[in-house]
Amino acid sequence: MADHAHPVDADRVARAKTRVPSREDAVAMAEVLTVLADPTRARVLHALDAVEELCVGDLALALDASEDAVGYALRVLRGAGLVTNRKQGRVVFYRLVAGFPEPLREHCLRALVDLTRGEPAP
Amino acid sequence: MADHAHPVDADRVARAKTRVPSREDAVAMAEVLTVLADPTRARVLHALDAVEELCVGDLALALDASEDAVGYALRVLRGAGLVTNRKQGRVVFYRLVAGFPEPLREHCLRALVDLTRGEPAP
DNA sequence: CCGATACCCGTGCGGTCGTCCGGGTGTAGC
DNA sequence: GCTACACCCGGACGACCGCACGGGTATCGG
Repeated sequence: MADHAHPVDADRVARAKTRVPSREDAVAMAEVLTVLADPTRARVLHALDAVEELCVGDLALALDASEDAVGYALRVLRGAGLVTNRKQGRVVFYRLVAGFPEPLREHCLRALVDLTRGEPAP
Repeated sequence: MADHAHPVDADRVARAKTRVPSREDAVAMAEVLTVLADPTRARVLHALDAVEELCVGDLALALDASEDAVGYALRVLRGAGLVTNRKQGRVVFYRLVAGFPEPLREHCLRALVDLTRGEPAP
């Protein structure tokens, strides 16, 4: 793969090799992050984190987004196992899954908001 | 946008509206996450987090990836302001930017690895 | 000074993602 | 039963992304 035959710093390369996650793990990680890396999905998660249960229509109202966009976002989130739906009559209520990964809620939702607000990144 | 005229639970909608990040903030957040949501870029960041300085060729060796792929990843990371390059002779060394967001390093890198390992997500 | 090295950059292609549109399913009210 | 409603689903379109390729630049060894 790599073109040059002589590593510049073999020691560091070896050390890095042992600490870098495998490609499969990296792919799995990327899949999780990809789910969060979408404005609609992220806002859906924030809304559900705030009020813990909402139906599709109300969710669209709260986000000021089309019902289709919200529906698709919920489908993806459900596929990733992050939300559950409860059907009451003809209305479907969504909420964060019971064992919603705390690190995600804590950091990737809350902390990341402050991050994007506070640091323009030079 | 929303099709139905009558919110099912107006109170919750109102509460959610105040807590959901604005669309611009959500987009900014998504952009940051999108940078991390790629196997190659994530592994590059991990490698640099481990040994703090590597040239492009050695990085390709450590990740067992093509030099082009690594070069592109570094280009994107540099564009996002997450890595810096130091040119010494004809070799270019990369490292995490000085004020690398600690939340990212702490959680989105380290914690997320454990998360993807430990939970298959039902 | 000349060739090789290490890397950058612009371009193009295949694949994937997000959204919109039409039609369908099941429920509630008359 | 029949209409209206809330939502789901499939396909289709447009946009974007990641990577490979070719050509270019600066540097070192001889």
